[in-house]
Amino acid sequence: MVQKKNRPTVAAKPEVAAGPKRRGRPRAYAPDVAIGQALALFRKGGFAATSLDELSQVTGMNRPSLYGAFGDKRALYIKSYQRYREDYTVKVLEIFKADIDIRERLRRFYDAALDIYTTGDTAPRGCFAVMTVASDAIADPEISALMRENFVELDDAFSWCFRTAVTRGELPETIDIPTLSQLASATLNMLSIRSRAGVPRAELEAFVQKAVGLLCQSPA
Amino acid sequence: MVQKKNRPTVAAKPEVAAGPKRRGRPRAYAPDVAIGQALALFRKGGFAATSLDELSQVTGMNRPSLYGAFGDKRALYIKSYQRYREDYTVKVLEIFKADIDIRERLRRFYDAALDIYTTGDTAPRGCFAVMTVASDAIADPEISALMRENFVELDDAFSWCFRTAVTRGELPETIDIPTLSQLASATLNMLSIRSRAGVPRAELEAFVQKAVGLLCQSPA
DNA sequence: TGATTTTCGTACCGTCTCGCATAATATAAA
DNA sequence: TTTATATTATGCGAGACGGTACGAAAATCA
Repeated sequence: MVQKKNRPTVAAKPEVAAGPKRRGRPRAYAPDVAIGQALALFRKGGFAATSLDELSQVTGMNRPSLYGAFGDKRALYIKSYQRYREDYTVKVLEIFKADIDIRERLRRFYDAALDIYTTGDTAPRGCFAVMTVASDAIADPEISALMRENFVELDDAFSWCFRTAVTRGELPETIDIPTLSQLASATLNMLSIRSRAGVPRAELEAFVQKAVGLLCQSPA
Repeated sequence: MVQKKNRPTVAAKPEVAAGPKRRGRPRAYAPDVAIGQALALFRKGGFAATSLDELSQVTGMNRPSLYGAFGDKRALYIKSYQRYREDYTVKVLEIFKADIDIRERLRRFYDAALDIYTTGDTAPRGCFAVMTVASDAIADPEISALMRENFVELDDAFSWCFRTAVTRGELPETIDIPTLSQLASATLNMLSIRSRAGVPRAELEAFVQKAVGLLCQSPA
């Protein structure tokens, strides 16, 4: 189902953080960088299809180091997810700070999402949370709870957008904020899935343009 | 990540189809039944996390029989997907035949989807197509094309619903059918993901109720 | 310099993976 | 009964899997 023949002989850069002089042999890797590389690999194939050998290769860490630094595969997966979440949270907060109207805000939101979803060295990767839910990893109660949390947070983010729009007088007070927010989340899910399925970004952007118009039209 | 210790000692029922007297030893399984069982297992864990041993157990077929009947794991996966598609197509066509208005039709559509998404011996399974896209299987060009096809077909189904509604005078001719259809597909994706993540069906049904109202309101 | 601490890197364990070779079994046809 | 056919059942094999034991290496500290 997936080729595993490459041997890139990657070597992670040594730690840059000038610190309080750690005692033993210095690490040959930067934990942050390694997590980022692991995340990229997990986003490609998901939990089950990603082997420790591959993770070892892309991070440049050998398996024992990987284990010592992050724990087992599951722990590394969760840490990767947390990194993913932190990364896009930064982008979302940026969009929240901007002084723009609801339509522009939603457009930027979806554009930022498409930036994330369409990255990938070979093909678009979609949303890590959606991938996780759609995998066997969802059988794990802790991971399952994490994912539900993620979706609620997303709904809340959209709710904030719509609420702010009402406050600013851009939308009437009669709008159904919870439903609109979940519909906005649904749109995000759809973008994630279709981008990963190979639908061209331009096509998805065109849809976003029209969908935002529909979501932001005043109710009759 | 997933337990694999059960040994149910399942035995598939022998072929019932009275036919033209096949020549050799009769099959101990019904291919249709076996595919259904394989589908159920694939829907649980996805492609990578589902082993041939497990498939062998749930179908009651030993691995060589499995291989002889359906080909390798990938072929069996594709056949399972086709079965999945046929199963829900039957339900969709039934909803299409009914003489009902757009809101009721969409509600039934989503209810039928939730029936599928929430089935599963231990937990809800979500949508098989979404699972496939979110897995490493999407790297396979044939499977990838199959999935895009699936999404277009879904959009078309919703388009038919909205077009019919306009014809029946339930919605104005000014509505944006393509966008509404994709938004309806997005809602379906969201239901798939959240059901698999463990969000209670009642909660999702409440959302459907309101979402249908929003999708079917006349544009201002 | 020598002791201590931390990490690296090789090599390995037991298990599971997919796929298949081979033989036994059960039916229909001759 | 014999032959041909089609399936079942056992089980092997080469490799990949997640995880770890152990000693070498590289730094600080005394």
